[in-house]
Amino acid sequence: MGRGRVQLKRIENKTSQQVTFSKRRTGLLKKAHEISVLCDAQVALIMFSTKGKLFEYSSESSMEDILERYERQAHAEFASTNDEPQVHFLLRILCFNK
DNA sequence: AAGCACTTTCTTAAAATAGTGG
DNA sequence: CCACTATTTTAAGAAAGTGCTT
Repeated sequence: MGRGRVQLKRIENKTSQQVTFSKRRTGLLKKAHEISVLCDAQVALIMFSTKGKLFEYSSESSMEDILERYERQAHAEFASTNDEPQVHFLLRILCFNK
């Protein structure tokens, strides 16, 4: 966007990667909020920068409410199959560390 | 002062989306 | 539903700004 075609691949230049992360993160958080307001969607967004900094958005007052809901629902939905999604696994680690 | 790790600002083209009509 | 388009929004690129550390 903005100046020529851009393809989806890792940005090798460290500086422009950082700039892109900063700008896209802002847009992503804004979109998460917008869809939660417009469509009554319950939204949780978690991201980590390369340096390990946490960024999060939660449509509810507390992130834990949504994570709990995820825990219950995802567990129920994948109860039949034994392959637990990786995202689910990572969330368990997150909750444990809090 | 200088280096670093981000963030912001500006211009503007790409991408998303709200309407519209098959 | 899908396709087209008109309008709005996002973000690439370049440059400048902010704040923190040494």
